[in-house]
Amino acid sequence: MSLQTVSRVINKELSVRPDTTARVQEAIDRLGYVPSIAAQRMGGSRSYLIVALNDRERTIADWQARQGTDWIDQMLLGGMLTCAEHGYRLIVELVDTHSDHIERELMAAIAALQPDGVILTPPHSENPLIVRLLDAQGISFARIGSLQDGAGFALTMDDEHAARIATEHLLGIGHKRVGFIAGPADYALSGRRINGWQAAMTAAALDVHDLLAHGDFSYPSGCVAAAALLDASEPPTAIIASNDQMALATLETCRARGIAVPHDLSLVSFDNTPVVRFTHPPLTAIDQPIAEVAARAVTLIIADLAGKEPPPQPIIVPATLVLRGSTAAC
Amino acid sequence: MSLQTVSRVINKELSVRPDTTARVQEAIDRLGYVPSIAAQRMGGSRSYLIVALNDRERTIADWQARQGTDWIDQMLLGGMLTCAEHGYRLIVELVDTHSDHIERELMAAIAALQPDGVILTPPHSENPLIVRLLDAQGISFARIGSLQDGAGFALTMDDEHAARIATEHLLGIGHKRVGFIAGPADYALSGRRINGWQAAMTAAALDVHDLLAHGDFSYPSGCVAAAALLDASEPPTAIIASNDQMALATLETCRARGIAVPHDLSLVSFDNTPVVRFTHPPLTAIDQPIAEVAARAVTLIIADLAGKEPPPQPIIVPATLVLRGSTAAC
DNA sequence: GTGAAAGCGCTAACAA
DNA sequence: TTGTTAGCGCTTTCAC
Repeated sequence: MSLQTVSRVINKELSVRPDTTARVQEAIDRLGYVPSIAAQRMGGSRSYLIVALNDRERTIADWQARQGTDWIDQMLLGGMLTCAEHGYRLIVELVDTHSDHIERELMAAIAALQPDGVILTPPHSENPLIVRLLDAQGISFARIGSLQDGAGFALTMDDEHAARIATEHLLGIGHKRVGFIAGPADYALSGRRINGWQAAMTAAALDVHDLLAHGDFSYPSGCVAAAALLDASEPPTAIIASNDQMALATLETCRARGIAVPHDLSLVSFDNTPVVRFTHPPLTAIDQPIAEVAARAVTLIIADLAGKEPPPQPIIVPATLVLRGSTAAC
Repeated sequence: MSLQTVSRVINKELSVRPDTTARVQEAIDRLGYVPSIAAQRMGGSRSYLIVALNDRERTIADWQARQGTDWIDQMLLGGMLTCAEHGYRLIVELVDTHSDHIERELMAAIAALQPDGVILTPPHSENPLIVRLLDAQGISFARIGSLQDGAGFALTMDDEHAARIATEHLLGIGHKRVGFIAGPADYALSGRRINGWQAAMTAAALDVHDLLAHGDFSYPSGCVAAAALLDASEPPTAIIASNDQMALATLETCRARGIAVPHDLSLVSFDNTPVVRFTHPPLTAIDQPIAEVAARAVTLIIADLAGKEPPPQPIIVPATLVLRGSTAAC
């Protein structure tokens, strides 16, 4: 029984007689043998590593702020567990979005780790430099939060739809002036959320004049944006914020001004991170199925590695609206 | 200029003439060359991988519950960034504490990844099976939340001290009957926190009869424990809960019974996860410097790998008390 | 101070 | 179906 036969059993090749497989497998189990992924990789096989690429600056800021943003946790929940089911491992890597050496950083990570796949998260998902590089390297990768087709698998939580259902919920309970606080322009999803809101407003024959403000996902920017909306000559009776921090900022701005939520103003948040259940009132929010999307991304990559045909794209895992106490009839 | 010289430069060996080093380095930078860690590992060098071992069940439960527990995030913040500074990578691994094949699981992870170091977190930190195995494998490892000496580096946030200062704070503002909700017995820190509370009470010549209840860190267990304390013939005027979920449960139990916090009952929490700032009132809490401890753990492991002398242990990074609105004079 | 040779644990390609 | 050979990209050891 040669070394090679063992290798074949481990790699589940079909060209081994069942009884040989059984004997080898028995020995493997008995000895608790597990192949070294470094050696497997060296032998020209997989590295069994998938890299999850996240924005360094924002991720670190979220961790330090300790505001309960659980994007990474949800990615790990969906991504890591799915990886484990297939004998893969997920490694979190942080790269600077705005650095002019993204290519360097990414190439370094790829050269060092030689991952079999990469998962891109916003705002990297539609970064042409990154997409081109990964494509050129022949690495299979998934783009979370992207609708563009092209190289890599596009997965989306359908931000436009999410913004639309949030808006429609508000319109449905009688609001006519629904304000919207957008996210930063370097996130493609920011534009899509604006579109969804605008589409719903337009479909209801409502004007959006003076109802759009821009933030950068930070709390302070949310304060500024909320103030801008509330200071308008004809202020909104409801506001949708593109993420929880800006929603929290809006809530606080209202509190400071004596505007009661939801009595005087309804508020809908995006992301549904843990804190929004603990505010007063708890916030109605768009819930992003991050774990599910990450799991799907891993599944797609592993299937691709196995030579399977990719499914039609983009893969859509729709966000849902969670109703809580921050919205009420106008 | 041979391949070997390049290897020497990469590994910062001293036996290379400065100008040769410079020439090689220049070429490396120009080409953006980065060595493959798989090949480095195969060559008999490091893997540049450090594994952070966490309890599977609890970690997944926390992720799914979406209650803002940011233990893993803080570990990544401290551990991953410190790793990155030294060219290492941190890989999160989940293993079942109560499984009878912990050894198998751990050995499999070690065989597959061949990490240079391992970071143990509660409740693994003092698991004799794991400690013995790691020691036998000659892997350098750190035990977070452990006071025992023995193999591996012990790091602690001094749970006893933390419980003591929490208790003393309450005693200092006039409380005499300070109840304590302990964590599960398989966490060594649970006992230490009890000790700290008891020590402070005893030092103040106060009785602890009927003032101790036990939970398992879960919300429901916190409800039961809080109820038990409040139902006592002589109920406490202040309660310290061993983690945030049990503190939240206590808060809710009080609310349901019409007990005003902090007017009728003062409440102190352990962990200081994000949600405790958003409750009403926000909770006074013991803050665990997890990021700092994780960073120290990584530093210790990497120094050990470099052959440096280990510092005296346990390494103590004290937790601190953050005052908020849930505590008031008796 | 630098180069050459051997080998790490595995797999792909080929031979039997 | 199984075994053999070569080589992945590095680092170690030893020679120069």
